[in-house]
Amino acid sequence: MNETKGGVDFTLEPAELASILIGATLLHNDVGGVIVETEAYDTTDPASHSFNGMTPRNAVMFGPPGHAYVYRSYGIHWCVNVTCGKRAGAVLLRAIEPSAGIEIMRERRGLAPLRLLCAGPGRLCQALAISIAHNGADLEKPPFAINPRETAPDIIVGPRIGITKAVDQPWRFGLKGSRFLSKPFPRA
DNA sequence: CTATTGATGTTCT
DNA sequence: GAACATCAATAGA
Repeated sequence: MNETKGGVDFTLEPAELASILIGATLLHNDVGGVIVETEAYDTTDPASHSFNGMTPRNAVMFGPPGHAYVYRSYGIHWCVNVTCGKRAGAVLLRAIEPSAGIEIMRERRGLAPLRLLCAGPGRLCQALAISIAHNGADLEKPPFAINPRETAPDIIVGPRIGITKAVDQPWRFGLKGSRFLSKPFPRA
């Protein structure tokens, strides 16, 4: 509704928010860029961390929308979600197109080529210095900011990556033609 | 380009 | 003890 004044409506359900976030700008301490890839995780989705109810790890998902749910992936990486919807929904941020603080991100990522700076949930968190310390943080307040897109881009949809349940659900969203995706989308 | 595999630590059963 | 919303390096086409 009121998509005025630099606000994204985080009460939208995950699939809708995931689509709307494509083209929005994510910043952490003025470092970041344009979101080009997301995935939706609904509370009714067996692949969602919230599917089996609240645990210490996923408690943030059951809190207010618009906050960061950060978890450790494969023991090595961080992944960040935006909580959303009426109950325990989330949108996984998978890739951004670097536009602000590129030199800082390049140092954090160890001289990675521009195209791979933020192409993937683990890489994105490393480049933006997001960690468990930010779990539960309000993404609408400093040091974070999410600015809505101004015009709707062409969006491509496909199955999600790296999951073993509900693998056929088309809940991965990407900016069509972007060179900064974590993986190509199947042909459309 | 695709496919495969090892590294790594936390969470949950 | 098993599973895991990943990455980087490697080999091959």
